Amino acid sequence: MEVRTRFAPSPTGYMHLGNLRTALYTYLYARRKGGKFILRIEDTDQEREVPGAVEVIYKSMQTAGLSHDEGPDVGGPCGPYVQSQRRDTYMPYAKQLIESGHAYYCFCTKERLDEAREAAEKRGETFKYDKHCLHLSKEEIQRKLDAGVPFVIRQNIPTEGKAGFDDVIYGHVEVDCSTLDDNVLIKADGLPTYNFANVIDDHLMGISHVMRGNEYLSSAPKYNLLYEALGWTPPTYVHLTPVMVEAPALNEDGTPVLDEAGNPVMSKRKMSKRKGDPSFEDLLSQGYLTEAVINYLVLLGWSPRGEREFFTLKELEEVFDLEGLSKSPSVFDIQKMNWFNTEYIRKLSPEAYLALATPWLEKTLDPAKFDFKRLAELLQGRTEVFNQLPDMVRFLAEQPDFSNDLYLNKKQKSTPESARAALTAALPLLEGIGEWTEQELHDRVMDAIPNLGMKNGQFLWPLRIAISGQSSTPGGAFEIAYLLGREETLRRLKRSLERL
RNA sequence: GACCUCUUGGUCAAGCGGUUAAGACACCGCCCUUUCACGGCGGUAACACGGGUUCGAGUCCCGUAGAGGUCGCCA
Repeated sequence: MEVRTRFAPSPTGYMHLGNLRTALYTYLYARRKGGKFILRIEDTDQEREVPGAVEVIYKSMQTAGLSHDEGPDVGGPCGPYVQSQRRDTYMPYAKQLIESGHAYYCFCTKERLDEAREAAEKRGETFKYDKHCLHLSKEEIQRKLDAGVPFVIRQNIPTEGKAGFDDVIYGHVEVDCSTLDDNVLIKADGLPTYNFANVIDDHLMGISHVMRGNEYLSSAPKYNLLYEALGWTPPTYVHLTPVMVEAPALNEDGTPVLDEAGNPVMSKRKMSKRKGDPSFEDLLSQGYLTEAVINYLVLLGWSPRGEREFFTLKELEEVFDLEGLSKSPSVFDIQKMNWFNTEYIRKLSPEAYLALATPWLEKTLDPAKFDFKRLAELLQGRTEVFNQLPDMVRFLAEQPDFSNDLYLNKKQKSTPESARAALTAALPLLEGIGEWTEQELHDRVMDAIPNLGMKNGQFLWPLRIAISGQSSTPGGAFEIAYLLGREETLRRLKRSLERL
């Protein structure tokens, strides 16, 4: 049987990382099996419509390289692929279910339901619809329908017996029907709920493997009941674990929970854009590379069962499988994400790196005054995330104030006193350099150091401090001196010497 | 609270009845070195707990605990 998978987001205006990972797995499985990957937009909640949100989905998928074979924008044999444009397809199935007794009209008002819910809560019970409208007579129903009383259609769950389904990751899952609620299938506005639409559309679109977040694990038995009632074969289910994040636990008023020692208590929760966790778009705009995000994400909840951890999307299409999928939630670790990003940045060609780095460098440096090309060469091996660049090069634009303690370095045998000697000797030496290149700086200085009776570190360490003002810089004394230029280097050197 | 699910180092994870329980990130140390980084070498660190089954259990079963999910005319 042909593998057909689908990614079915609801348009929220951003792609969160859990969703992106679901899309990735869904895409990869279809590709691996030579099947079809379908994009379907689940926008049956009219109240939550976000303008432009569908475009965000297209754009994110395209950026990530997850091309779909069928979807609203590319068409296909099972369209339309936007649920709000399919509103007429659902009702006939709902009516069929009413005929067969698997569903029924419900005219209960929101007020009645809210009251019942509240009452249940007061009793400490779980609210379950009481099937009040199931017992309406045919005549009564017709009368209300004719009178235009608003209605919904509910699934009629058996009061006893068991309902279950099989999941690739979790195996067989089964629950007592008595614990299940009679969900709304068709809303008062005539549109289906997710609970209904997913079943109808997945079947009509010939979806073979339903891969989705495991927040649907508890409702999946109900969906299987629907498949049975309609006489359809359920798809293969693959419920994916959520992507978690570790963050300070919050009290109800939003303040952090503290332990006895007054330290914030950490806890894990699902990653959520609304709680400030980054979306895919956020990561990209911070200077993460798409390939790095994809590579990190695919390994967060899936293992290739080998030592290898670098994969391109193409390579993943060859090796991805369902067996490597994890059963337990995984915590998004920004440190490992950064490591992947660092590695991918290193693999960039110097030209590509320069192009990506330039806008970030321009935030603090005037491109007319600095050799960006050389700077980029020095920076490429030390860039974790591009947004760190402006701070890393700020010292070139303006020397920071620094303490003379920086001259103290045991390993280099440098002290403020030895630094004074080194810098005093350095000044005329640098002033005498004709051609201000790294090579020339290097040769002239290295020649001179032994004659001064100094170790390399004794001379070079203070020189770099004197002209940079920082203990750590992207490059050594010669590189920094070259980047700053003769005039600025000498100016900084004199000034630092005066302050020593 | 009820129901469902999960549980190997700080994090991602391999393991699918017999292993000195991989590997990666992070952390620490040493080496290299004109800083930082890179690189090389080494190190700390885990089967939640209690019962079974078995010659033998991280691997199977049952409890307990902890964590996550669901309980909407949201998806």
